[in-house]
Amino acid sequence: MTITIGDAARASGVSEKMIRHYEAIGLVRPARQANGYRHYAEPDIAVLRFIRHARDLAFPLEDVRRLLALWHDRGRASGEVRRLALGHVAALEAKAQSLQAMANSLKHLAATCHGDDRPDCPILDELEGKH
Amino acid sequence: MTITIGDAARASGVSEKMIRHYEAIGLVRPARQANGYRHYAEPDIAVLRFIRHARDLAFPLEDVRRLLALWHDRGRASGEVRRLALGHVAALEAKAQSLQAMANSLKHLAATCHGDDRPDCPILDELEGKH
DNA sequence: CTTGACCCTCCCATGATGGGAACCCCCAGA
DNA sequence: TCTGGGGGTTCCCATCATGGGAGGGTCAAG
Repeated sequence: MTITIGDAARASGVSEKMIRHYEAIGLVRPARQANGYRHYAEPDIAVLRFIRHARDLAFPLEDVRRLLALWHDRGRASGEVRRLALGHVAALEAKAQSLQAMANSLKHLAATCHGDDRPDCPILDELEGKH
Repeated sequence: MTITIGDAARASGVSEKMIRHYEAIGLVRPARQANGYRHYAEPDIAVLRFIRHARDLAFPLEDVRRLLALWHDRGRASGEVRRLALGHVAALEAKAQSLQAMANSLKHLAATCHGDDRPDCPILDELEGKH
């Protein structure tokens, strides 16, 4: 009946390793049994699921910490949550656009490279710095 | 006259720290002077610039290693370079799309959150796992 | 009493980068 | 000649989130 870390991992979709890590940085505080084993009650599992969902959206753990605090705070202002989320959206989009821009540059370069057995290659020329 | 690591850093746009790191992993092999100082000849600077350009396109250092080998190989087939580049393009685009997808999910959630002083918040509801 | 499936804590590695300590080298100015 | 300063050198540590693995404790079923 006692929910140990393995059960919690299966129930939450968070690896045991990560569950221990989240505890080490203070995101979750499971009780301990007499033998030293961690024990997870329902609210602990809910916290782990919350963390997983937030991580699925790539919130950094420090953001997750704030989100958890807001979640636990019955009287929080949803505006704060929204600001945090939109800040993260901005970061995600900036990163996505940066990556896509690099992909596009490289695609254009690759398009001008015949890509056969011949050695001449505009991709290497560009990396070398020829313009 | 002797080009030391500081000069190489300024000439290549790569930090001293990174220049030493690239040497540690075998991407560049500067000569050493009698006093132990590294000495960079023109080809070394060119390698550093090449690395920087590749890193600007977010090629992982292991890819950079292969690109350098191909670059040094006068008889390489441009097809190999092209394959490597297109593989990286695919990785970049996958990552970019993944990030953009997360941003979109979160934007939609944020759009349904009034974001005022009231506590109810669909963002937290979603993270909690209510459906 | 052994076996096997758990659990525990620690240490190490990833990838690319930076910070900083402790120490060496060299040159110019007092 | 001493000193200061601006190089250089190596080595260790931190980041961020995650996983691997060693070495050892716990417990129930056979």
